[in-house]
Amino acid sequence: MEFHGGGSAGIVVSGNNVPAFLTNLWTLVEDPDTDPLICWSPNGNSFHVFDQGRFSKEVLPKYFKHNNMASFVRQLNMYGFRKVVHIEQGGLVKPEKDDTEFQHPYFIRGQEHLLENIKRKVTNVSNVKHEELKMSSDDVSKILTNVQHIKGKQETIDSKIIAMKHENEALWREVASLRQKHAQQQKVVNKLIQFLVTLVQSNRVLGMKRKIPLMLGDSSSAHSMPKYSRQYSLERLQASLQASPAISVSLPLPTTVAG
Amino acid sequence: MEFHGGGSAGIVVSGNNVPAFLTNLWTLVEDPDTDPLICWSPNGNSFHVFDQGRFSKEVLPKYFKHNNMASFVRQLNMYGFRKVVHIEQGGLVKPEKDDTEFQHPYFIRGQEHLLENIKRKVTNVSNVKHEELKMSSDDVSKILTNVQHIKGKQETIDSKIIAMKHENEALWREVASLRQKHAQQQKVVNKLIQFLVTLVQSNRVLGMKRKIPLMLGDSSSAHSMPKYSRQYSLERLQASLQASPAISVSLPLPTTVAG
DNA sequence: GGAACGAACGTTCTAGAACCAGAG
DNA sequence: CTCTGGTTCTAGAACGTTCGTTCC
Repeated sequence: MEFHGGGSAGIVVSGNNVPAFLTNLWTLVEDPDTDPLICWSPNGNSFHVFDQGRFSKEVLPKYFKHNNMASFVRQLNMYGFRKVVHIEQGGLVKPEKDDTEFQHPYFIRGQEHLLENIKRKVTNVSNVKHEELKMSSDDVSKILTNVQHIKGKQETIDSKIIAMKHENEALWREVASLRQKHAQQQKVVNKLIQFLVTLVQSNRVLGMKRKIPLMLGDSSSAHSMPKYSRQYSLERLQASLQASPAISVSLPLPTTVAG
Repeated sequence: MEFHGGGSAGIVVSGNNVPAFLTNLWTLVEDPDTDPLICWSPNGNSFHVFDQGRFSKEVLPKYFKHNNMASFVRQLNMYGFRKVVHIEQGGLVKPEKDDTEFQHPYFIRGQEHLLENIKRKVTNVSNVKHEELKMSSDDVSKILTNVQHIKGKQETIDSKIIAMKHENEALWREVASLRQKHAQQQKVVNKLIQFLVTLVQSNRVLGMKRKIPLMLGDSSSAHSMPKYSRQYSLERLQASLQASPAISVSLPLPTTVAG
């Protein structure tokens, strides 16, 4: 901590991030030899440049690699300096006075350590920013087109969903109807069987001992129901019919779809 | 057609769209009195400015409302003039030569009528362009967010569609199964009736004249099938069973949904 | 005639962009 | 080589000025 930046002369060590332009500018403004062309303003908050022609030709080359006032001003702006605009006082000020004043909040006479706070404006990696902006303005329409396309797909899908929903509802109704019919059929079958049993019992009571064949295998349905194509006893038939499983297929609950 | 723009002096009438800057510049370059500070290049395709300090202080105020070289250059650029860059020939050219050269394809010595083709670059009505660009870059994120949102909805809808598709397939399978069971049941019923008919005919053949009651109305199913709770003749039963309608509910075709 | 308005041009200050140069 | 700062030319942006048009 030997160099704590207190002095205005000597080497600045700690955080020597100050670019050459700022140190050169500071030296330039401080130098008494150049005061006729560039010097601090009386209050030390800004500096003046007199006679840009002489300044650019005589002073700038000593501190920079050019002799153009425009380049000097460009650098000042790059570092955040602003030109101090003077109000024209009519004819009170002689119009030939070539006086330009620049100012920066951290460029103060006697406060050289503040130079560290002056930052060069970052060039937005021209390619990136420009291309991004160009892409933005150029591709906004593309994005919107894509969004429109997606919306169209959404609508198509919506109609498909509605169709499927209706189909689903019809299917559920069909399933319910079929189940009901199946139950009714089953009851009819049961009653038929019960009637048959009663009939057979009545025949037995009447002394009929003759065995009655079950002629379930006629020619019209032999090919479609081969397992019933043989002759069965009445008891076997009854057992076979009642053993038919109840309709209970596992089904998901009806899906709810927003219309 | 008295004034056909051929002369280099006098009033230009037809299409006097040439801004003051261009006519002033032309006069300035043509004027022999200012040749030491501004003049045509030897081939007449460009002009030179020597000693910017003297030029800006002595010449510019005579033709414009300022004495700043920067403003003059800005106007040149606004009208499409380009600076002609000179290749530095090492020490062969004296470095102190203050020589600036500008060129425009329609600023040619002796071709004053071409000035009409020099157009000032339009200022993009700063507000509009800037706001549009800002809107673009600001709203791109919004659009992208919306797109993401839509994508999320798409995925949700996709899963719903898949669920509905599976449900639909299960329903179709169920319907097919139920129809098959119904058909089988119907065949069974038909065969039972056929058997009954055969049985009754056998009984008749055997001389049994006693009328056999149809006891289809037992206590266990009387409440669920009231229309069968009375006694029917065998013929009536058969007709009733065969009159049960075939399962033919109008259903849409299975919906095809992309997975 | 003249007041109000708008469009194009003019002036000024600042920033963009391309290119260069030197340090790490 | 890459990265940061420097130099140069051009453009952006804000504001002023001029001039023609319109409406009273």
